[in-house]
Amino acid sequence: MQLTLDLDSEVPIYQQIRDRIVEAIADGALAAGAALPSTRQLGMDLAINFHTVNKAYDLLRRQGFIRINRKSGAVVRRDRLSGPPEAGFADEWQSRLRTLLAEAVAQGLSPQEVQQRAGSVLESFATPKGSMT
Amino acid sequence: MQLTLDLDSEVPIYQQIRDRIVEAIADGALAAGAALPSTRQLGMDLAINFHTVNKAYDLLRRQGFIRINRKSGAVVRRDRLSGPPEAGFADEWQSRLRTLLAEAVAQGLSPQEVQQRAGSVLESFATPKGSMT
DNA sequence: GTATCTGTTCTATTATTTGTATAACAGCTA
DNA sequence: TAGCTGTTATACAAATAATAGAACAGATAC
Repeated sequence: MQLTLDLDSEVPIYQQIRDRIVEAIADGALAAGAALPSTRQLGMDLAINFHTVNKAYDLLRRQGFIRINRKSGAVVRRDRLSGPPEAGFADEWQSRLRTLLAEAVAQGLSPQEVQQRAGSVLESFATPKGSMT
Repeated sequence: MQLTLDLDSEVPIYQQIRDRIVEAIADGALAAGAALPSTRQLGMDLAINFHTVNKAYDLLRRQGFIRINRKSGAVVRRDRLSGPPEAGFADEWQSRLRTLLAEAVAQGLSPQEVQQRAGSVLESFATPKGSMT
């Protein structure tokens, strides 16, 4: 679970943890069913408070990325990468996509380069990564 | 300057203003050189404090989207949509793009659909909109 | 000139968020 | 039994978000 975060970033730590784990899921580094470290363990590894990790996990759970049981701990949901997304997700997501793409276009990136970069990222998700069972 | 914001959103008001204006620039609704309303005027229209609008404008200025003079007020930069983006922008932007695309893929959207939605958004930017001179 | 609008800056207050900290309880497991 | 775990509760300091009032200076309109 090599997970790097930037303590000087304006992005909250719990948000960074969430983002890195979501990327690891899309990546294939965290396969469906894979177990996440315990909040106390990950807090130790990252040298941060375990409540901050707990907040990130709770966010991932509320957004449907993981399941948390008292037994098995935090586990990547099995019915995610296969089935369709939650209702209403796609629309809300696309509006955020619109904002992000607008930023690049308004900064002078050509639509062609934007599309190419998006394709490059998606390609990096498609190529399977080493999973951590 | 029809600009809708959601006061119940978790996204700060000043950030929403920034986002909507960036989208209007990418959109073509705000052409290069176009003048933005004064902070007091926009604050009146949106029924919010003008300091909040000022914060949004200051953010747009620091990110290079607009120029602010005491004479002409806030104006969309002319040397943006033509020239290349600021140094180091593309890399930082792509890492944010990676996070956003990962979210969609991890939620179950196929890479094909993601790419199609990105294309759809970029297409909406390409088709010229009515500008507000 | 006077009045008005503007950007800019300063201070202040309230509410919320962020991160840390300590403690406790209950369930599982070696 | 002992240890690890998820979970919940409370507390605190720091930063952020939004509002508010006031003041100054430059530009514009009458």
